[in-house]
Amino acid sequence: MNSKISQAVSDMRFSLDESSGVPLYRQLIEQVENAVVSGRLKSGDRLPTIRALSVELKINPNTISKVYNELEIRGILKTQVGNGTFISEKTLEADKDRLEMKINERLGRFLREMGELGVEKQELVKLIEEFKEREQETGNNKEL
Amino acid sequence: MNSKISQAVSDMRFSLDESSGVPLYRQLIEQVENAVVSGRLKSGDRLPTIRALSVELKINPNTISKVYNELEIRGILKTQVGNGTFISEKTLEADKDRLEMKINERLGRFLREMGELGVEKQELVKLIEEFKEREQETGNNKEL
Amino acid sequence: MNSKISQAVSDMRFSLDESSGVPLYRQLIEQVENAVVSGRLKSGDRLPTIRALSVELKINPNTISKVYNELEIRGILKTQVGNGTFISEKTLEADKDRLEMKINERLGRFLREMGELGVEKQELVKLIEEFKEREQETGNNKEL
Amino acid sequence: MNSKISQAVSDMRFSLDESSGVPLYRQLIEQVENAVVSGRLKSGDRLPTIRALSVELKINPNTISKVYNELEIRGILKTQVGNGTFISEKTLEADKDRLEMKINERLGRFLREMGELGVEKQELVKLIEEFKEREQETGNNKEL
DNA sequence: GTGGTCTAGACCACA
DNA sequence: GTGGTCTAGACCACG
Repeated sequence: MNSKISQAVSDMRFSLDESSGVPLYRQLIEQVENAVVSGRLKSGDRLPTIRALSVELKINPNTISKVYNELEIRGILKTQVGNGTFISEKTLEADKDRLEMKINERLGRFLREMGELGVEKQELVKLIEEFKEREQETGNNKEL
Repeated sequence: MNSKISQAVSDMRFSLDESSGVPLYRQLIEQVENAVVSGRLKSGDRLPTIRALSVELKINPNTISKVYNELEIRGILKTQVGNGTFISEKTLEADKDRLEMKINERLGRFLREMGELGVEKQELVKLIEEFKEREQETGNNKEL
Repeated sequence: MNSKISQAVSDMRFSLDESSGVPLYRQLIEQVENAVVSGRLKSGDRLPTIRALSVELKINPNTISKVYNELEIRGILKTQVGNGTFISEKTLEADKDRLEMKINERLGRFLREMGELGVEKQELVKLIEEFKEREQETGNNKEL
Repeated sequence: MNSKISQAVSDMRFSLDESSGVPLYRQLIEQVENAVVSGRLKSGDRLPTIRALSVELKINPNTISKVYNELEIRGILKTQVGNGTFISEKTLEADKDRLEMKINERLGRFLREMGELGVEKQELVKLIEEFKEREQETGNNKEL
C-alpha cells in the first residue's frame, strides 16, 4: 500500500533525567525539537518505532506515543501508518528564528538563576570554560 | 523560642514566571533555597508572612503555606506559630558544598541543552557576554 | 519507572483517633512510618490510592495527599503519577537503628509521664501484663 | 488587703520538649495536672509566678498565663490577685478516678503504638526494666 | 495577627 | 484512573 523505502533510522540519542522534575514526555519532545531546530535531524529522517524506544528507555509506550502525537500536532513529525515516523518538511527560515528564540529564552532563565546563586557573569564564563564532560552523574541520567 | 524580638523582614524579592510550566510553589521553594545557599538569607532571618506574600504575589495563601511547609520539612525554615517564619540554624559548611553542587548541576544541564541546540562553548561565552538585561518579558514575569 | 506491573495494594490498616488532638495527617504519617520502620511495609509495596483511602477513612483526599507528599519529601514514599504511590527503596540498615531510636524515644517519654503520674516501674509492668485488649473506645477510634 | 501568708513556692519542676510537637502550654497543663492528680502537688501549694516561670523556661509570659487561666477554669488552680497562684481544694476521690483513667488511656495509646512498631508485651517489659535514666537527650529537652 | 488544619471543588498532567 | 496544582473559605491553635 505504501511503497516507500524506509530510510535508515536516525541515530538520535535520547537521555532522560528522572531527577529533574520535568515530565518524561516533555524531555523527549524537547530533545526532538532541539535536534530538528539545530539541524541534527532533517526532513525525512526516520525516528525509532514507539515499541523500540519504549524498550530502550524502559518507559511506558503510551508516553512515547504522546510524544510523537504532540510533535505531529506541532507539524514536526509525520506518521506514515505501517511505515514509521518521520521528520516532516518545514521551512528552515522559521527554524532559525525559533532556534535563536529558544537559545535566548534558556539563556535568560539560566542567567537569572545563576544570579540568584550569586554567580557573576565573569565567574560563570570561567566555570563554563573549565567544565569537564565527566559523566555528570546527577543520579538518574539514563543514557542510551 | 525566646527570640520574641521579630527581626526585620528580609527584603527577599520573589519573581514568578507563569509561562515556564514550573508550579508556583516550586519556583518559590527554589528561590528561597537559592537565597539561603548563596548566603543572601541567613539563619534567623524572617520571611514575609504568608498573608503578606500572598497579597504581594497575588496568589493563594495556601500556596505560600505549602512552600513554607515543604521548606520546613527540609529543615531550611523554622516556623513559630503566632510569630512568623524564619531561616533555621544550619551548618553553613554544608551550604557551601551544596551551592557548588547546585551550580554544577545546573551548569551541566544547561550546557547539555545548549549542545543539543548546536551552541558551542565559545559561541556561548560570547552570547553570555552580549546578553542584555532587557526585561526578559517571556510573557508573564511578575516582579515585585 | 518500568515497574508498570502494579503490585498488590498492601493490606495496611489505618486507624484515626479524633479525640487525641493529633492532626489526622500526622497520625497517618506516623502509622506509615511505623509500618516501614518495623518492617511491615517494604520497598516497592504499594499504598492505597488517595481516593480509595479518602473513601475508606471518610476524610478529604487533600489530607491524604498531604500525608503522601510529606512522606515523599522525607524520602519514605515514591510517587508515580498515574500509577500509584510506593514505598521507596532505602537502606534497610538505617531502619533498624531508627526503629530502636523511635522505640527508645517513645519509651522515654512514656516512662517520664508515668513517673509524673506516680506509677513505679514495677507497678507499670503489672499494668501492662494485665492490660486487656478491650476496644479502648476513647471515643472516636475509627478502625478500618 | 489579703493577709494570707504566702506559702513556700512548690518545688515543681517543669520540662519542655520542643521536638514532641505538643504545644508548650499543653505540656505545662499536663504536668501540673499530673502532679496534682498523683499527689505531688496538694491543695494550697503555691505555683511560681508567671514572670518567674517565663524567665526560667524562656517562653512567652502569655503562654504561662494561658496555662494558669485554663487550669483555673478547670478548677485546679485558684488565683489570688497580688498574692499568687495556688492549687485549689478539690475532692480527692475524683482525682483517684481521673488518675486511673488517665493512666489507662495513656497506656492504651502507648501499647497500640508499640504494637505498630512490632514490640511485643514481653519484649516491652524487658525494655522497661532495662531502661536507664541516662539523660534521654532527645534533642531539646530543657530541664530546669 | 501569626500559622495550622481540614474541607470542597475545579482543572490539569501523566501513564 | 492515577496524582498534582491551585483556589477558596471556615475554623482553630498559638503567642
